[in-house]
Amino acid sequence: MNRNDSLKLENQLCFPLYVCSKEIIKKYKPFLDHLDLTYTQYITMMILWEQLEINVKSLGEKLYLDSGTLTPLLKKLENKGYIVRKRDLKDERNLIISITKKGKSLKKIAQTIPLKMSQCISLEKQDMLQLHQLLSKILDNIQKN
Amino acid sequence: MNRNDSLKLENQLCFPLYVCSKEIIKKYKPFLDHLDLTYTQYITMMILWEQLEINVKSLGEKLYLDSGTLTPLLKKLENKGYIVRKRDLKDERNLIISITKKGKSLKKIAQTIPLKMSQCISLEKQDMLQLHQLLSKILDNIQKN
DNA sequence: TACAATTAAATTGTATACAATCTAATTATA
DNA sequence: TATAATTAGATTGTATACAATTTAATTGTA
Repeated sequence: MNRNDSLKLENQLCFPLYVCSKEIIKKYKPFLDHLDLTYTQYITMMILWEQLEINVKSLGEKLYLDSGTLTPLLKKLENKGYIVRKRDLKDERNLIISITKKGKSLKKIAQTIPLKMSQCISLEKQDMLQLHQLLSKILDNIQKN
Repeated sequence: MNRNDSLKLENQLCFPLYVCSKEIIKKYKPFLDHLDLTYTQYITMMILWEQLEINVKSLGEKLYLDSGTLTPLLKKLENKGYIVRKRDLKDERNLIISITKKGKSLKKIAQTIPLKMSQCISLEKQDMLQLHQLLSKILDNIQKN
């Protein structure tokens, strides 16, 4: 690459990542609207569909989000009746998030979403695998450097 | 993939994209702080370092952002003295953004950023190329489907 | 040429994100 | 054991994002 091209948008790595991420999240919207979930709320529910209960710290580690983002988001999910927030009696610093029956009931509809999204993205299986590998390589590297 | 695993976070494509994008943008911060720019302001300036002048609509098409995001962002860049906003006299609906001398002067420092970032991401040239290809393939596909 | 349709930005409202700080609970240690 | 240090969430402040609506300018057309 010509030295003078280093600042051109098309030569950046982050920009296409940023755009793809945003544009894919927009495509989720019509599906998630049926569940009354935003994308961030959806990935939160994905954790809870797996393990039913988790504290805010562990949730934040899994989602790469901090309490500044999660606190208001979890309050919204509680208002919708999808989760319950309660303090850990063993250590009152911890807030335990647990999924409700109503929250669990969303899972069945949610299970139809990944297929629809993968049709929308329509990448070959081989490309999918490659992309996953590249992204986890990047995530490893930036956490080291 | 087992049908029951379709909702597991690690099996999603969007989630690692979303996380990588966010985590890389965080890594930009210490470099961009020297320029008093956020990441979104930085990619806006990248356009202007190339072409000096552009209206909001074209800018939005290049950045995949709408006026709801750009209007306040551009006002901030104007307050910093990096750009000027003025109406197009030929068609008053258009707002023309032009870079100032102060805005241009940032480019020299900015040119040191891509190298530092690529060291931080530290991906082989071959992997970089592959990732670029995969991401533009995805972007093409989601804009069709 | 009036007026309907279109277009470009701006505005409004909602929902993230995240840095920095604060608060309360727990743990470590002098 | 009193207190310093640490930890987990909550809060505050700033900056995106984006859907939906509004406003003002321009264009198309009956």
